[in-house]
Amino acid sequence: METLPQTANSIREVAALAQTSVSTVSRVLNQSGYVKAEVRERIERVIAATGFVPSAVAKGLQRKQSSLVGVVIPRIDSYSISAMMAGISAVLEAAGYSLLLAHTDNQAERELKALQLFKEQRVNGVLLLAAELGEQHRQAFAMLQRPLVVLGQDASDLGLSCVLQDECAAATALTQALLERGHRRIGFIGVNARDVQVGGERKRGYQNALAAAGITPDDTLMTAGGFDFASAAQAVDLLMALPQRPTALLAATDRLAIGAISRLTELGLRVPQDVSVAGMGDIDIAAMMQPRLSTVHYDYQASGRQAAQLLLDQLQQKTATSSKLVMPFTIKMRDSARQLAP
Amino acid sequence: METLPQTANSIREVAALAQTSVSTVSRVLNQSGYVKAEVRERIERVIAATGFVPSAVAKGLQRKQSSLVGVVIPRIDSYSISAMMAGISAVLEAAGYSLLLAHTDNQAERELKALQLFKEQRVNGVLLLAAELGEQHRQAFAMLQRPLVVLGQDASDLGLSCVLQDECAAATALTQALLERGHRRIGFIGVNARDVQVGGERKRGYQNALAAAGITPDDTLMTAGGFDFASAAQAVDLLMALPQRPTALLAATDRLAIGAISRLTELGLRVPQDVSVAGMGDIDIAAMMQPRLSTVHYDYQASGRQAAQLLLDQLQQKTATSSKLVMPFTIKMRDSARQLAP
DNA sequence: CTGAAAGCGCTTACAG
DNA sequence: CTGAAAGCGCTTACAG
Repeated sequence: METLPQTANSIREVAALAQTSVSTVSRVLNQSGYVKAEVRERIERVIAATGFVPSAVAKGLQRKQSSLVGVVIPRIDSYSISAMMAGISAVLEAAGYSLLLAHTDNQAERELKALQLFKEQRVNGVLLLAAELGEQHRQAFAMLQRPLVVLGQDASDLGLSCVLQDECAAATALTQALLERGHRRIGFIGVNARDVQVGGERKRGYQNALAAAGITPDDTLMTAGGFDFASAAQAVDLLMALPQRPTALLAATDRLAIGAISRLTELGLRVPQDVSVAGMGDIDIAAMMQPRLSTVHYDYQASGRQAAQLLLDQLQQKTATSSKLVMPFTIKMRDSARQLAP
Repeated sequence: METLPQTANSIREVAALAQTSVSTVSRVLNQSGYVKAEVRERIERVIAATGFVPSAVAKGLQRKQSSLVGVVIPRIDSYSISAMMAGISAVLEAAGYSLLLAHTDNQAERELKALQLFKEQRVNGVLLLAAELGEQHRQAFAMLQRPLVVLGQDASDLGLSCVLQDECAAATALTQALLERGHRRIGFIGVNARDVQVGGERKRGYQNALAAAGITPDDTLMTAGGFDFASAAQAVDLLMALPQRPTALLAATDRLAIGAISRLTELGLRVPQDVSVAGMGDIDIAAMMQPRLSTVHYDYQASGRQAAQLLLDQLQQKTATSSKLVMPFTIKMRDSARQLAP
């Protein structure tokens, strides 16, 4: 006849209930070493009855293995970032890691604090989805002393593994597609270049395409602002007030393109009849909008998976060298950009 | 003359370097108790020189306080969920908690595993963004033994705190707005009712409005499917093939509404001239689309903040009773729904 | 096959 | 104001 215990909060209590030692309980919990079937059963019965769940905290302290990966994101409510997160979590959770999430709201200061927190929590590795990379980051990385993979920015010069999009080439290809459709005056709605990839590289790609086509660059045709709809509207107002209006607009992101189309519509201009518009990123509704948005497609989820895999490789010591992975892209010309009449 | 130590991995090493005891180092680290200024300075110098970061793992083991909150989400790449996450993380991080994230991809099985993992990690509380709540959940909640707040579903009958939208009233109000514009045959593009809030309540609200207007319900006018664009297209095909076509379509989500508009356009039908369309949720680009989408606005970020606050209250024992918070909504009639000619 | 013991890196009474 | 000691809940050689 057995008494039914309500709960057990430690391996020691389980051992007492099962009339054995903590070592043996630990063995059945970890399936390591041999345990007589009879004893094993007794222990398992106690665990089932008490609903005992071993402490990963104590285990981590001993093994110096937290099974935690820290992920730093500038903001969560962004299409590209949540898509990357989906890829990251799929790979990491499948590998037995849990995600510690830090949201920095684009403040470098909070980014550094997050890294500190991660170190306190003794995470095994860190994934940084970065919008900008500065000198402060270099210092923070040095003190981290853990495998780190950067997603979205080029960190190879810091000796770090990173995964990024082929921004410059993509922007070039997209601009060329516009040029092929007869557009010569193409406005560029960009973002601040402190974000090297989105702000810098996308603009560089646009400029390269123009240069290759023998078009002299016109600075009045290029704006730089934020990622919000208001910035897009402002850019449109600026570009459309130009004495020589652009016939096409290339926005650095799909959101900016959507904001631009909205503003153009308010101004009484039709897309694509009066102005062609293209974005970058191919957010899920880009193909569903009216007009369907021309853009460049990135596989953000795959990028997240790759970054997570790179981190796993480092965690499992499979690789010592840091690698830079540049993801491919696909141009999607849809209805928002049209062929200009000759 | 001092030697410069490279690194310190424990309070004990710091103590040795500063020629004092671990207790004293612990005191300066936690700013608890008095420490002679001279000794404090010595310790602080060692910490700065070694870049020592105390282990939250060891601290947590002792204090039985992990400063971790587990967040379970069905999927990350959804507008409403990432908006809620933004609110959650703002409140929780400000309160000194870190977020442990588990992504379940809508699989109940993974949801339960996540809860188990959270318990292993000894999280202080859990936030569950739920799409469905079943019998398995009830059991998992029982074994959790920690404060838990449910976001997005009604869990008050389980004795749990929850935050949800006023789905039924919102759907009623939106349907009424359509009725006021002269629409009598309104198609409903719904989702599976296992999701009580989005699948059940939104449909119930729609039906209530019709009943109040004295319109006999027509089952052929109501579809139920997934959240994806394909489901929306299918629903449109079905509804537009009806002998008596609806003049307006109410979709349970903005995404479905966008998918519906896309399909209607493919079929050569104009929105809103031929068919009016409304969605629910007011995703960020709803007001930017062409036509601007009529919908109901929820403050998802505020919902996340509220849920986090409710959890904090429980963590700080401020409240013992569980509460059910129903968030307000705003109807946004824009261009995608028009007044029917009399 | 099993148990006693040391130790992971902290905190916290308790003496002094 | 400071230090020795016990203990948080595990794991892991080491004996037996």
